[in-house]
Amino acid sequence: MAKEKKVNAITDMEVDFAQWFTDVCVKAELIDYSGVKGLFIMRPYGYAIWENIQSWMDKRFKELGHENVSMPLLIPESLLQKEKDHVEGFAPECAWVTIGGSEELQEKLCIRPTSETLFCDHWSHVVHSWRDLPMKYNQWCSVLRWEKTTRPFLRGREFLWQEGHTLHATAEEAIEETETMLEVYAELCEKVLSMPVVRGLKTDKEKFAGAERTYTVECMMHDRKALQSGTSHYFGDGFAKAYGIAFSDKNNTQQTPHETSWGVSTRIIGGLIMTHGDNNGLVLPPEVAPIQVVVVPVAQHKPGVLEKADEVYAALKAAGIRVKVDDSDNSLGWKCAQYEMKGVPVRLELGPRDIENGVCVAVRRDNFEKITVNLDDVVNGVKDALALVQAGLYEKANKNLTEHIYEAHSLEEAKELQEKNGGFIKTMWCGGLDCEVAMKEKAGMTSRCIPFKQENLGDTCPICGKKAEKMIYWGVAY
RNA sequence: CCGGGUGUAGCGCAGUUGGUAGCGCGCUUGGUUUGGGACCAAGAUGCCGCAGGUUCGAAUCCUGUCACUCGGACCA
Repeated sequence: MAKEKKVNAITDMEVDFAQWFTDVCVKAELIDYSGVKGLFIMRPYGYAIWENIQSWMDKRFKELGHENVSMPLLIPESLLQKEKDHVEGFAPECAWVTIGGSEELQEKLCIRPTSETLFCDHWSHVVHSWRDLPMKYNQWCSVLRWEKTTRPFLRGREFLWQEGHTLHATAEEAIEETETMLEVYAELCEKVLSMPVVRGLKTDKEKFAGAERTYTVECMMHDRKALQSGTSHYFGDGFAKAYGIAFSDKNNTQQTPHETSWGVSTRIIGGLIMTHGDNNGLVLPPEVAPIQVVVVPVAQHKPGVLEKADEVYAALKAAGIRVKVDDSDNSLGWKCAQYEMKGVPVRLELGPRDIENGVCVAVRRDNFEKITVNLDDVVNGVKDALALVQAGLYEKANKNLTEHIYEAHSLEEAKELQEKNGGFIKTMWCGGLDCEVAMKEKAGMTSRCIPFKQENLGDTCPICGKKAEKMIYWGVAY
């Protein structure tokens, strides 16, 4: 009974949020460290979460007409350098291959930090006519960026992601694609991951290297810091021109196509942990939980208990629910704690007394509420419980988001609000880089996004006093 | 990259003035248990992060390096 055992304990998030996060990652068996800094092993339980996210996105991408491809891992230096802003943005964090076998290479090869240049080069070969457009490609891969500070999921040197790349005849069509894919990401966050988002546009300072516009969905973590959870970029025709992509239109005149890219990485799992997790460990939304329901037999040595547990298992499995029975000889308490730590959304307790009464007890991971479920109708009872958890998590996260958006009318006020409460601070903004820099230097905040849902909080920029253009959200970001 | 902390069994840690390593938990086997982290018994497990150096002898002293971690800077 005494909690002497620190073995499986997780640091409370109020005590040390960063340590809590690391504890959850390790103790819930999501990751392990490898011998190379910033390169993490995703263990089966962690990878299964990614696979669930992946399969939802992959299906959605294909519904929208995208095709999967596989691009090379290495980018010749000369190819990377064709677009000036892009190379300037990425060069500081590139890793290079300089030796092949025992020979020094004539031209060094960059391990892809992102694949815009590869897609562009390829398209410059295969795109000739308006009939070839649009090109709607996606690839699932890992990329490498030589980050200085690394953390599981949130910032790895290598990370898994999908990168979508599309090419369109017109700017309008490309912009529409960019916005559509942003909405797909918002849907992923809100419907699948129960993570409410703020949709918006990045400022010029924060946009992707080489992009004309960067759209973002921003989430708020438990510690009220922001996490950019998905982005979508409109490139205009800059890359296409730099890489010599052109097509003949219907009038047989040469045109330059317009390009987009968009990506979501395993970082979003870090977001999932920091949005829903609690001091007992991970909390997973049912949509992506590798195990949605764990059946815990109570007094399992008594006749009929395990048999009943297996029956329930079979029924749930047949209904397409990801279910597991834990018939190990660990104690009940151990099992409860274990599956709480692993974030299983619903625990079904099934003991002799329950069986006698023709029921079992479903326990929600999000609020520990116990729901009595009839064994006759266990599938529907469990489905209801899962839906409640999925919705309950969204509500809780949405409360955290909406309650921590504050309005400020001066830089000092913004700074105070951030220091006191964290969260997003909304202000008007003149659109100037100087004001963004001032906010960073004086208040430690970066611009998160210019939300699509604009409000008028005043006429002037609270930082410089000039005429305000837009309302903007500020915050401390991961 | 700058600054602080840490590397000893799977995990958490102890290890004195330098003499070749210990505890708790976990793990394995057998048995008893099971409505919130059970108990008894018997076992197994060490490149003391890595590489040099000093020494008759290094977990211990010195140098370097790698990794983890916290803070800062930087960073879609």
